[in-house]
Amino acid sequence: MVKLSVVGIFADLDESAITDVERHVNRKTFSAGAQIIEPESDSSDVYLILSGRVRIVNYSLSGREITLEEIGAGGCVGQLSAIDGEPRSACVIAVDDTSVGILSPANFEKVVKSHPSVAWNVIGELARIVRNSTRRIVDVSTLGANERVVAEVLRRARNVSDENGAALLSPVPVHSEVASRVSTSRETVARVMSTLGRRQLVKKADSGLIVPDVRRLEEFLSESIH
Amino acid sequence: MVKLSVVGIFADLDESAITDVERHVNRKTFSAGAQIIEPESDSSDVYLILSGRVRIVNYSLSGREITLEEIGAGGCVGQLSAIDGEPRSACVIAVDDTSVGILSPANFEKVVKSHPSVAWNVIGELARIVRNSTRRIVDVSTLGANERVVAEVLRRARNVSDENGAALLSPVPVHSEVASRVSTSRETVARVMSTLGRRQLVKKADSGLIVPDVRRLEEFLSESIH
DNA sequence: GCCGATATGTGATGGCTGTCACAGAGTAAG
DNA sequence: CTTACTCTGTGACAGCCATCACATATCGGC
Repeated sequence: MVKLSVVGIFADLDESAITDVERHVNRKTFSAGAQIIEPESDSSDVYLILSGRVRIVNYSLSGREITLEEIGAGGCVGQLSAIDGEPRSACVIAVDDTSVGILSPANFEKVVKSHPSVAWNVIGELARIVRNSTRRIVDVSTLGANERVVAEVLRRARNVSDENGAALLSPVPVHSEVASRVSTSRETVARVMSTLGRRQLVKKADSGLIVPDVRRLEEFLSESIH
Repeated sequence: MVKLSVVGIFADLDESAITDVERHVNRKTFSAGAQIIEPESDSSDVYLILSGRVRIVNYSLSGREITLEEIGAGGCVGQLSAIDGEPRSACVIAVDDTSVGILSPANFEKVVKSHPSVAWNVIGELARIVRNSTRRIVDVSTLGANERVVAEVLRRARNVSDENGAALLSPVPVHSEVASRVSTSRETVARVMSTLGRRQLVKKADSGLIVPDVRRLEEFLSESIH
């Protein structure tokens, strides 16, 4: 059984505090593809991701899927409702098989208020989300769809680039997923990927998608913005 | 001199705690239009808005202006950098004459960590920002520019609608400001406003912009989305 | 009440990109 | 090997809207 201390916001708690929290947590597992939180549900529980991976998505009326975030072990989801009591605004689905710890809003509040370090970590986590969101708002307001796709590839490449400035995205990103993360259509992603391939800015291998030179990709992006 | 207790995150502090915080705060005033925080500056101070009004904006390379938020007395800006130490990502300008209290990042952290109520209020404030941001991301990903303008008018009208379902937006919203808040061009806002006027969904008066029937505006929006 | 600055209204146009359509290409299971 | 997937690639096209270019209108200050 995974220990609660893997959860980022509890990182600084000592043994006894952790076991104390543990007492209020219910565990549950979801298999890949399962829905963990459906929107409109009136629960406000906080879900602590102990293992696996989840995705926060929002389906628009027109059926378009918008990926807001993807969170792995150690993260937590569903805080917003626990904090402000408002209804859930998005749904959370398990990408992989996922085990979670569930904390009621009242207990969440109690833990946060009684452990300054937890409060500070929650604040840090929210700050990270705010930064991401505003970056995305700026992106979508200033870049065209094509550029957003390149920017997304670039971001992923930067996260894993080695000392030579090369990067391997593994596994190969699925076009429709990228599309849902940068608010465009699957076809646009396919076309951009084609272009990048033709210009040798990316290369497909069975190990994944190779970005031979992150710097050159940066240049390509900035000159296509003009 | 305005008391620090007007600041939302300090709302639950008692007298002695407030005066304690006061000791670490520097006051400063800015006249309308002045820049309070410029991006790239390496300060990480938190600004407590004691009176007046500020706007958080982001200028893209292409010169487009993106309004991220507008905050009045009692709010605070600049927390993100104080929390995560990253550089500022946007700039803050005074809309009206504004007086602020300035708190260093170290003192901000100390206050948050030593007063659970402050921590909880900061968390609540960040949650509000996250909710707003995700709504905006969804809007911009699913609605067309025209619809976003209508949606913005609708939001403002809802905030001030009376029991008859009418609302008065006063003063009349400036088109270029609306444009900057919904990521579109000033011209598009003008055209949409024209249409709304022609359909009697809004009416201009010198007291402000009148929305005679918020419900009808809602219907108009949902049928134009189709 | 006059003037410069700021805000608004509207046509014309061109580029981007979402959508539809369909043809390959992997891939997993039987 | 075949079948039934899901994932990719690409052409054609039409609609939306940002941009440019003016004409007007309105406002704030002197």
